[in-house]
Amino acid sequence: MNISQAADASGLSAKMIRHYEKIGLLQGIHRSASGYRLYSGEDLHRLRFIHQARRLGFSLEQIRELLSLWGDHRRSSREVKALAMQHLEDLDTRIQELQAMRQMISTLADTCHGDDRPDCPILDNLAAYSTDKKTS
Amino acid sequence: MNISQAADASGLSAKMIRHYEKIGLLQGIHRSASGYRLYSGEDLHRLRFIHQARRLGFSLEQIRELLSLWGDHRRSSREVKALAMQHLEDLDTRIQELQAMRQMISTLADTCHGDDRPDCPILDNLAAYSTDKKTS
DNA sequence: CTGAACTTTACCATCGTGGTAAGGTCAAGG
DNA sequence: CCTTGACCTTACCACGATGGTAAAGTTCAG
Repeated sequence: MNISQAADASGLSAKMIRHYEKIGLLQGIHRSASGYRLYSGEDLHRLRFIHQARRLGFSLEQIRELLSLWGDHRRSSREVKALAMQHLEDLDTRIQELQAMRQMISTLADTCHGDDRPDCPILDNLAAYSTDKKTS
Repeated sequence: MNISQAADASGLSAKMIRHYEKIGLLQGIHRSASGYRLYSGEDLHRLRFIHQARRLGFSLEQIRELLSLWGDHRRSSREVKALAMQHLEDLDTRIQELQAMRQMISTLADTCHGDDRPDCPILDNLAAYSTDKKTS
């Protein structure tokens, strides 16, 4: 199976598959006599694993660990869960940061009438906060 | 005022202040005879505006527009609000993506006992999803 | 045999930020 | 006056994940 088929079948792009191999996420990919990469069912399974982990927001470094744990049948589920819990915390942090922004923008937008008049609490607030050290 | 003081007073790093100038976010920054950047109260105000806008998650391109609108006293508040609403939508999209990830990770982690035993639904699911085309 | 559709590698770009290196400047104190 | 340390300057390289492009080789069907 060539890289395009592997890409289609895994949901990843050929570009990224090559990249994952270069950074060592994928190893031992076979080549044809002319140098084309050839993907086995096993390889495809790993590609799909990577795709799914990316969809869940794991970083490539985390995926490297997940793949290693996946391949090690003697590892404890504790290790895997710890990795997942760390990612969960990271997600929560990012979500909270974004929600704080969202809240602020929303409040500001609510107070802006948004018509032809030039006065705008949104800009006023960006400028006002900028002179109030305690809030920055 | 030198760049370090401007950095301290604005909450930005000197590095970023230079960068913002290079990409044209800041213009007309004065220089001393020896080439040091000199910041006026006006400049500082703009720096703080930028800092606050960054804190609210606006991109540098959006900030470029916000600065332009801020400096144009004839612009309508509609324009500003439209920009804010666009950003609000972007935030909502990102929040929802992260929450979907969070939800999935959380569910998977809940079903993983996380002890010395090796079997782990988290990895099983990453691997299982990877063979289920309909969910990817 | 030709042409289209693949593949390969090697670069560059994005976005926002950090780091480093090599050099110039300034102010205080001996 | 000179040194020293703390500043400043520009010009690079790095991250993380992905996209793009270009130049060259390969495969396959007509």
